[in-house]
Amino acid sequence: LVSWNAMLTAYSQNGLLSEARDLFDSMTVKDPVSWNILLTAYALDGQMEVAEDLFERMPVKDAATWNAMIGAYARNGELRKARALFDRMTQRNVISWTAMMTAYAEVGDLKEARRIFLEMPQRNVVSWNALVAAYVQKGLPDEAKKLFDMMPNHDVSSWTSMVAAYAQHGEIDQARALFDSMPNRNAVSWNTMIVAYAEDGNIDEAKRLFDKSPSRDIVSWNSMITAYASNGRLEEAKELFDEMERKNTVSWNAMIAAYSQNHRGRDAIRLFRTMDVEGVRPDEVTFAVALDACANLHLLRDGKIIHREIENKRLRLDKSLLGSALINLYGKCGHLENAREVYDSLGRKDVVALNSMIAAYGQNGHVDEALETFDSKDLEGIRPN
RNA sequence: UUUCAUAUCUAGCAGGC
Repeated sequence: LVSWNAMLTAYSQNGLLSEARDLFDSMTVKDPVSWNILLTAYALDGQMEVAEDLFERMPVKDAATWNAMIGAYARNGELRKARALFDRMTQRNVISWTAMMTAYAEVGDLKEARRIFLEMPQRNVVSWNALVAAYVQKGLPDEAKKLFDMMPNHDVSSWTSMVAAYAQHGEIDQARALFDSMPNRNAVSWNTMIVAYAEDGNIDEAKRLFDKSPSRDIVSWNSMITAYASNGRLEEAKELFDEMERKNTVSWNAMIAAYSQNHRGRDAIRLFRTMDVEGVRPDEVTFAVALDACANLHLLRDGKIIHREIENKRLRLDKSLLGSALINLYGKCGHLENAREVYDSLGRKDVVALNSMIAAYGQNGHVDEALETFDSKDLEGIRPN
């Protein structure tokens, strides 16, 4: 049974949800762990209804089951549901408390998150990290640092997230000082610092760290490609891309985006087309980047071909960026009927799709339709941003 | 083998500078 569960985990963690489901259904003996694995996989995939259904149908629930559900609600900002489960739970442990605290942090209620933290019977380094993160998320890096200093134990994540917090608030020197004082660093720590310099415009220092890093991984390479590209240093980006011995889909996406953002849409499409040849699997982002390249250059024909490929692959347009990428493409190309058709085909529209549609009308001088679309927001239940 | 936090790479609209 443990091996079966291990297989289930492997499928789930590699995004092979339907394979996981088939395996689960074929299992004659299941324990709560099997159920928990599948429940979590659905929750992380955003299929909360399925996760809830599994939760209800489980013959035996353990603490991990409850925690998984609370955590899923927390991540989705469903505070009330998280709280309801938490209150019903009899076997609460430090994980439940931390998940509950995150639920409050997620909806921006720092006071309550803090109260939960003080109330919890025990805390571990994860609970502390979660609280620090809540302060960082609220834009309070100095408060976060005070907590960081009060923590009884730090792990690499605690250190690295503090470095990232400073960097995100433009305090690059603080970030570096903290980075230099870390007792040990992993690949994420190094990459965090590399990206911090890159986003600060100090590409050469980023490259120095990249060269010096003992834990250079694919993310480091991808980060440097983006760093060069966003500073217009396309040739250096391409050199790194070609030098990479192992690339992943993100590497390709980054390089395609690099071309697109530097007004080399045709090269972007050309690179996109070589992915097939090299046997790399495009993902949603790949298509979105390619569509963006088409939109910027008004390459309607290429865009339509990609649109067809997306439909053939049965990629979902809603609940993803592809719908709005297509609306944007058609809008920029002046094909409002196509844009509208995509928009209408979206089951659930989000604020970005709505904005894309408004922009499409606006860019083509159709003010009335733009306003009309804006007014439909209430009907669609969208809060404008 | 499963549950909580956390930190690093690519992507869509709008807005700001």
